[in-house]
Amino acid sequence: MTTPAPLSPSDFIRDIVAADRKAGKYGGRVVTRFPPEPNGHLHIGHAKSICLNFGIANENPGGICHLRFDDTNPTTEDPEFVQAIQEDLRWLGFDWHGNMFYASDYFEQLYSFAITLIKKGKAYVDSLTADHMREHRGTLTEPGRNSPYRTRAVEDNLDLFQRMRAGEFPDGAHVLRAKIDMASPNINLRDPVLYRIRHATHYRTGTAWCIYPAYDFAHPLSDAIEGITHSICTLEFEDHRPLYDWVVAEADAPHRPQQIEFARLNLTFTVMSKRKLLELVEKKLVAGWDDPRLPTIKGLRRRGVTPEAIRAFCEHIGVAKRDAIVEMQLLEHFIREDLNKRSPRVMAILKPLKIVIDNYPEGKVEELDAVNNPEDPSAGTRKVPFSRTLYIEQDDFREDPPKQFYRLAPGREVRLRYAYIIKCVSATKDPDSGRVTELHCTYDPETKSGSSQDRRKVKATIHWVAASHAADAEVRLYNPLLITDPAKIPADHDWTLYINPQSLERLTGCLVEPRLRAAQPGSRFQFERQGYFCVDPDSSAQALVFNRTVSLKDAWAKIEKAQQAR
RNA sequence: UGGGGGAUCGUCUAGCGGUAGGACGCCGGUCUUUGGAGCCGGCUACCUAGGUUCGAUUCCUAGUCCCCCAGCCA
Repeated sequence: MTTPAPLSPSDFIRDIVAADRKAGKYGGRVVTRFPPEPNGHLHIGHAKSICLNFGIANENPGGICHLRFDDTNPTTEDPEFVQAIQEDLRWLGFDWHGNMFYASDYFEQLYSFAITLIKKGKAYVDSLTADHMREHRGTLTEPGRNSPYRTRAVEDNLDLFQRMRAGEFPDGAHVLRAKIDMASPNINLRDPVLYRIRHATHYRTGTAWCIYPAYDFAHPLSDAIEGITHSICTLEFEDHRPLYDWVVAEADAPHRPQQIEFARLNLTFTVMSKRKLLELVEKKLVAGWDDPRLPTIKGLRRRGVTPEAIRAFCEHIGVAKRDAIVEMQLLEHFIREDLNKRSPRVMAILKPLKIVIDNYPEGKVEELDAVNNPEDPSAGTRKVPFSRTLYIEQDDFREDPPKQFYRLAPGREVRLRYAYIIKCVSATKDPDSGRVTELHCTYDPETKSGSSQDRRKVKATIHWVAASHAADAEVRLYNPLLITDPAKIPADHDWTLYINPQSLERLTGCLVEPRLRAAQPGSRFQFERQGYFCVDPDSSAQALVFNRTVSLKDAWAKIEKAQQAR
């Protein structure tokens, strides 16, 4: 029932993989990898990469996808993230089948590869300061200049590199560099740094090392060590590919993986960079990594988004090489599509307006039958209490109804969902503010929902809750995090100024169906006519808290907006 | 003005010499005890200019625009 329609995605990467298998490249094996650095939490952009890498592995017989922590920078990494990343991956529904690795496990092998390079005269120890090295690098249009240390003898390089490892030098005193071409038009090939000295404690290797391999060295060789066949990464690494190939070839690696690049995911009205997400969390502009406004996996999860929806989204956005910004509405579409099928319906009043059914007996309570999910008959029905005093949504009444407004207004009739047709007789107003505080209505006993005499039709059906039985709740509404697309923010502006001040709206005094008192954190519902909501972890039986995952599509809002535009 | 990439509906994305398809969105309609969902229909696209060809989004040439690269980050 909740299994999404089987998809057979196709894209240029899968085409390459298929062609390679057909050609017998790598003996027909397919080994991919997802290589997060444990310095932050996963977000939906990672999910795209995860779905791609695990997806390709799953689609090919014998294919596997490794989880590898790319932990080569001791100053930014934390075991907390190693745990969190695994959790998020499992929650998303992916399994690495025990193939979990750490680049830090390869430090010794990586060191040997470096020795190989030095012995071949393909790497040297440079003693230029970082500033001087930058000066020697040249610019985009001018070639770089060789470092005076570039011609050091192999023996000297070997000796120095061993002493770097032994901890004889302070941070920054020396680096190991590849000896490629300082005049290369590709700046990545101008003798890139392979190892740097960092007297720092690594979360896994402790103080065993004080030199750490750089990405351009560690990544290709880690791939080679693991027998990765297709090393899929994002576009910004495209001009690192010649270096990737150089490292694997010159280090005499036992296996040569191929790097393939694709465009990362961008979404409108939110931020996706690790740096910006970290900034939001650190500056406390959001409540934490799991703030439901964030596109992090933890945020989406807390908001009530399902892994199925995320996967369906990732499979539908496709994989290509052009930069793209996907509209948030597309994500919302897949969230609604999934939630529509699985969410029990329930009635909840966000902004209550009291109504009294004058001709309904005082003290009487009827238990009415309500359908739990029209999309899923097996979800059955439930009883909802009905009584003389009810609450409806403030938005469902207009004293002076505009054109096309079918809901309640003085003299107008409307159906109460699963109950009776009522007619608004009068509205009581606060004499000072002029605000409507209470409605008096009458009901037609002949129109009880489901009864045989019930033949009348009215234009609208609204939801309600019985005053005597409703549970009090807090409801958190989420709106776009940014007031614009991230791409439209000028580079010289402080992007945090573009955060939507209304990104979080907390509503208290909301009234929900009594059965919701027993709802467990994480459980999801559709509040009829409003949207999909889930129980927040902050919630308790005494103080219910719901998060709006996504609203239902609202045809009236659209009409009203169009009317106002006129 | 170096190098590497990329340009197809508003947004993603297919197309691989035979005359543009899908999804979201949008606009209508239908249905409806959720103005939800469903169902039906419609809308809008090949960056430009030349060339090759019976025929070009696909090939060639020349442009234009966008993205990435000058960390001892990844």
